[in-house]
Amino acid sequence: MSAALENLSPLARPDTLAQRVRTQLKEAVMAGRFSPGQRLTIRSVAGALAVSLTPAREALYNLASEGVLDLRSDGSVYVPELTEERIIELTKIRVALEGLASREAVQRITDSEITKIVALNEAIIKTDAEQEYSELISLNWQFHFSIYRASQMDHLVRMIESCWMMTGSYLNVIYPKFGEVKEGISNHLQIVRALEQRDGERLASAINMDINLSADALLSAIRHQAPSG
Amino acid sequence: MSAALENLSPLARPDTLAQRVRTQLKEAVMAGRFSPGQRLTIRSVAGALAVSLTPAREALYNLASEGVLDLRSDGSVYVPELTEERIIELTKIRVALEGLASREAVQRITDSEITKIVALNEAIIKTDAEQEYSELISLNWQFHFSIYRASQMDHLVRMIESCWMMTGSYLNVIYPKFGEVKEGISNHLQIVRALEQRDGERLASAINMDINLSADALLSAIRHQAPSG
DNA sequence: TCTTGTAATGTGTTATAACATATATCATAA
DNA sequence: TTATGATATATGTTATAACACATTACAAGA
Repeated sequence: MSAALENLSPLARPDTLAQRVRTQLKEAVMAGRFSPGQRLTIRSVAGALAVSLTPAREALYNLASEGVLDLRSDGSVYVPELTEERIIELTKIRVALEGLASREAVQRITDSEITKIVALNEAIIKTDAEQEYSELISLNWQFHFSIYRASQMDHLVRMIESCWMMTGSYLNVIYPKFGEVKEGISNHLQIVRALEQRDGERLASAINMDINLSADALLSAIRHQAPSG
Repeated sequence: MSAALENLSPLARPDTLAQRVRTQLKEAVMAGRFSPGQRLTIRSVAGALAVSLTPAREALYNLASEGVLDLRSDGSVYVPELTEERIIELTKIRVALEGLASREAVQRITDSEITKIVALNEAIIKTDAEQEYSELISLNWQFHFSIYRASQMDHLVRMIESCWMMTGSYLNVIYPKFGEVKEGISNHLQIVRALEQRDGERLASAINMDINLSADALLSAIRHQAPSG
């Protein structure tokens, strides 16, 4: 066998068109670039991204099955509406799932993983001071999911991701006017502390506070901006 | 306006081919008619059900996104393997989600809904005595989801359905040799009692017992039948 | 003006063909 | 026999066309 071939790594394949469409749509939804209730037809998506119906359709239905988009019984797909009931339900689900992930994570997380999470938190504090909100959202995602992944429960992490994607479309509404960041930072510090002590209950409780804090911000923002019943 | 037309109800539309393929595949998986690890190619499914690639592909990927089937990074779809870790993880998730649904359900469930659930439980006891296991599985599903739907949390119910579908493929392995049915009946009685008292904690606890009972049965069955690992 | 029926358009669904890649088969040469 | 390379087959991906149904636009008639 020829030498030096073990150093080569398998070629990274480009994503399929369907995956790229999915990514585009997801980012657009999560960035709030669509209006709530807007209809997304297969042909309009296909036309906008210059692909055929097949990958557009697959991406739309995939996101619908994850709850990021709404699928009506007649097959048409909509950008979900932001309602109080929806937020309240998702908040309760998140508390249950992320609480479970927390309790499992403390039993399996390694010291080096905790080190990385602490570093992420410091980056969050710095980015928050600089008001780089899109970067802040990304770091916050990494911070939380580094913890959840430590649970080593793949299905659970995937379900939590679904919840985040469902609420994610409204985060951008909140963050620029996020007055409660100081409480958010305090919650994160509690999270880090609970991790270091490997105290599952304290961790779950701190994450519970974090979830409810952002839910409250979301709810008050909705009540002020869109008083349409 | 012509009279007597108000009595007519809208025509029920037949499912799309993709939906029918999905149903067929789901039922086959949940009935254990595929071997774990078996590969399901788009063309083989399309050929077996005499449809084109399009609906077969959509059904396969839809089930994969729900976790009923495994999707590899290269696009191929497999019947998931039954592992202890998988069962343990899903059991923990189910306890969290179905516990939440229980606590919410007692706050919203109506007396007539409880009446129907009691009737379902009596049907279960009768069907169990007659050893009609496929009917038993169906009734058990209705029993539990009548409770969960009372929570009026659509997303939560959908997530619980996903969990049931993921574990459902192995239920048929268990039921015929289900020795612990008496405990199951006892659990169901506790569930009904907690419902009637509208005691969320007792209900969650009873459902927790029920989930762990079937998980234990599943685990012991696996350990005995398939010591390959 | 209002209603009704027809045409045009839009949309989801499905089948088919073509393409690129992966896997398997097999013949040839060492 | 074994290894190599070419061929054939299988498979996922994508584009396109055709179909059925729904909605809209519009014109003809009451």
